[in-house]
Amino acid sequence: MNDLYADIYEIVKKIPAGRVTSYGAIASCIGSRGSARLVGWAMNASRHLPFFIPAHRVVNRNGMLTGKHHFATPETMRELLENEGLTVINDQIVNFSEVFWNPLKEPGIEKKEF
DNA sequence: ACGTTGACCTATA
DNA sequence: GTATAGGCCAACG
Repeated sequence: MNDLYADIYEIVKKIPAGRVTSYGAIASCIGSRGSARLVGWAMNASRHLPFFIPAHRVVNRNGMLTGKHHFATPETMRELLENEGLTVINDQIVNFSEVFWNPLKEPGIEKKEF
């Protein structure tokens, strides 16, 4: 595992329950602004990791569950999000702006660049 | 090694 | 406001 993936996992693991973030925010945290796709690949690889990664709390900028199809079952992501108090309708998070968790705004996050 | 794809984002029209 | 184009890095065939 590279440090890049480690940073991604560190940030994702720090996401509080009932909150969601976007790939771009994480990508910005690690310094690669346009490398949001790397976060997606990291999430896909997170399944193979021994520890649990709340990848269901990571959605795209639109708040749409684009990666639900990559979970064990497409319903897994929605179930997990609803279990944390979030509302998901038609693969879309309701009140996304309110439940959005910005890692750049949170202290204790290793910010590479701005 | 080259071309394509992918859980995306930003910019311009 | 939506639609289209370009870019980014890594993995797969």
